[in-house]
Amino acid sequence: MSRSDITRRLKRHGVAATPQRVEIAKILLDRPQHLSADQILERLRQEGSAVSKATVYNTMHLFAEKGLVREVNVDPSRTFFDSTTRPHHHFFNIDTGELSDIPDDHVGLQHLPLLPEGTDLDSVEVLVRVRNK
Amino acid sequence: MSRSDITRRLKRHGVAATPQRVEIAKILLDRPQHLSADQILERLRQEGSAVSKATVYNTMHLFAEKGLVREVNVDPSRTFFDSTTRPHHHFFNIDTGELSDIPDDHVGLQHLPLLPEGTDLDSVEVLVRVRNK
DNA sequence: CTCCCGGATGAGAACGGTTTTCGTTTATAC
DNA sequence: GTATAAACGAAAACCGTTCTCATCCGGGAG
Repeated sequence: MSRSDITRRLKRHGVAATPQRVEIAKILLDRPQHLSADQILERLRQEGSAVSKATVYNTMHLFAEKGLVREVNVDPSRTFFDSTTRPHHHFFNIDTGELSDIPDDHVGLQHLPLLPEGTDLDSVEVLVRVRNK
Repeated sequence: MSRSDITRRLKRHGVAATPQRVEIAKILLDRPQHLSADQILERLRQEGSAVSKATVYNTMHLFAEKGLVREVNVDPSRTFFDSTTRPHHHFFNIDTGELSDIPDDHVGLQHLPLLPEGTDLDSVEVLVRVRNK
């Protein structure tokens, strides 16, 4: 994805395309993946970028708010940021800590349960925990 | 649940029934509920108990390992301990932070997805996020 | 082109839930 | 009763995340 594609995409979501945000977006939004803040920071460093930790967190929260990424809370030790924003489900490997998408979206609920009194639906997520053979 | 019922239950799961563990079990295992470590500590204090934070965490990990409780990771800010150990699903109210069981266990998957290469199934969890109307 | 202003950035401190450390206490074995 | 191990707990350490606040930057006004 070219820099100008990214810039356009950020703007379309109401996000000003600063150099740091474009660098982060280039890494995370490039393809379907799940990265923690540290992993993003690590990749930035690999490319010689000096974006700060504070900016990575600020940016991820902004992206999440604007619908460019989703936060995934599966591993209690860290938050993953998911570049796929449409509803989908996950595998979580409890041995490796790896998170991956469940490819076939036929995976759905048989019935949607009756929601608790006074609440509206936000999202439905299926998590399939697996371990190494 | 009486003290001796609890003692018996702990022993059945291979857990030595120390006074502190029995006190914690009395609070959490009494009925289906989801409590954080702080909430357990708070209730202990209400009853005049002086069990330490370290022991609450040690005990919860031991209970989880021995199948007396399940850890639920939904709220990135804290771990909930669930006294219901059979497979079931959850509502999470993103406004209040409350976690509750989905009562009707007809909620299941239409298909179990093909697991990633080299992995075995551990568990399947459905999380329905709701917000206040 | 320059000035101004508000948003963005970043270094480091603060925060808070969880884990670890390690000395003391308690239970168990003999 | 003594030895040995397990459990407990106070406090420090840990670590991912958030906050603070001084500085930087960029776009619009003039």
